[in-house]
Amino acid sequence: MPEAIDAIDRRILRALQRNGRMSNVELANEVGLSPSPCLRRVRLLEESGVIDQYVAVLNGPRIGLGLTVFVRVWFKTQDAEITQQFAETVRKFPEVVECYLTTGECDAIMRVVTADLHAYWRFQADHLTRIPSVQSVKTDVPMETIKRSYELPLL
Amino acid sequence: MPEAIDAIDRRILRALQRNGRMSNVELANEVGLSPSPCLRRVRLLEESGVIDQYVAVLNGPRIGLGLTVFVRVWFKTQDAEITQQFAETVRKFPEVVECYLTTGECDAIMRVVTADLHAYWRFQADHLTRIPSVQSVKTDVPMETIKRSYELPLL
DNA sequence: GATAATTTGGCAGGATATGCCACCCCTTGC
DNA sequence: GCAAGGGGTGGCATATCCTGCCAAATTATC
Repeated sequence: MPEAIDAIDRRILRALQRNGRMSNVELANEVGLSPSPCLRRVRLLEESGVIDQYVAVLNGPRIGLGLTVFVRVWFKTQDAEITQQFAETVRKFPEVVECYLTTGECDAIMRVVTADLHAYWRFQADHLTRIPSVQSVKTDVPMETIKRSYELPLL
Repeated sequence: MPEAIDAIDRRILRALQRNGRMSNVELANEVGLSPSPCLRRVRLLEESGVIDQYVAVLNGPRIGLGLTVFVRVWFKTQDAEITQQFAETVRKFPEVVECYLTTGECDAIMRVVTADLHAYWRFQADHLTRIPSVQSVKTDVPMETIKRSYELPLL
């Protein structure tokens, strides 16, 4: 039921990943189609869930959110109930921009965005480590961005 | 030069983070402004760099890119030249969606997107560990997504 | 090679974006 | 307290764009 994605669809996706507010006529020119079928393809990609959403990407430092931290989390136990409770709590923290459960060395990974190290420290001390299921955490702090892309490696 | 961001700007940013393709009239209604001043504020936010770009967020699994892996990298040496070479190489890999230099336990963190574990393994064996500056890597594989947001914690 | 299904392109009506100008509000200076 | 100035807002006119419909073309199927 998910229609096959052909070369034109890939061109559309590539273009919209770079500029999600592109007008349909501009997009149609770029992919070599007239506006009508181009728009129809975009709508199909949206409705079929290939395109999840469109978002504006903000410049963190420009709005006082200069620090991103990657946090690895270890749980006290791995049973489902404790994990569920952790998930629900984490989802409510706006500072936690991403969070995944992992198997392997640690139990969860998350990305936290705050104003600065002090703000992060407060978040960790006041909220993160107070979640009952959390045993310990380790943080990795990016010092310099080498690459930050929102384009998936199509093809 | 960076104009202050007031409450209306924050409302605009919040809305555009959730739906970057919102029409200007819809956005104006949501923030309580008429279309004209609303559009001008959006343009200012774009030109001043508060809004970096607009992107379409794709559903990875739907296009055959079901695996995201977090990789921690250790360098052989930390001198600037080696690091620079690492950065330039990594920027060319489309699978590497994000990459940061860190200080602390490891030397770099990256997020890699591939079709599956096998594809990741090929990437690691054929490309990543062949970068001269790379001494070793450790991977954390998300098994379940608890949260994935594109909204920065404004305010 | 003919038919059917899918996709494309063009067109018309409606909605939206854009640029301009007058008005309002708030501040500044007297 | 009052007048002048500046920034922000709202409304309007034009141009552009989106949207749905139908015919034509392309592709697939038999």
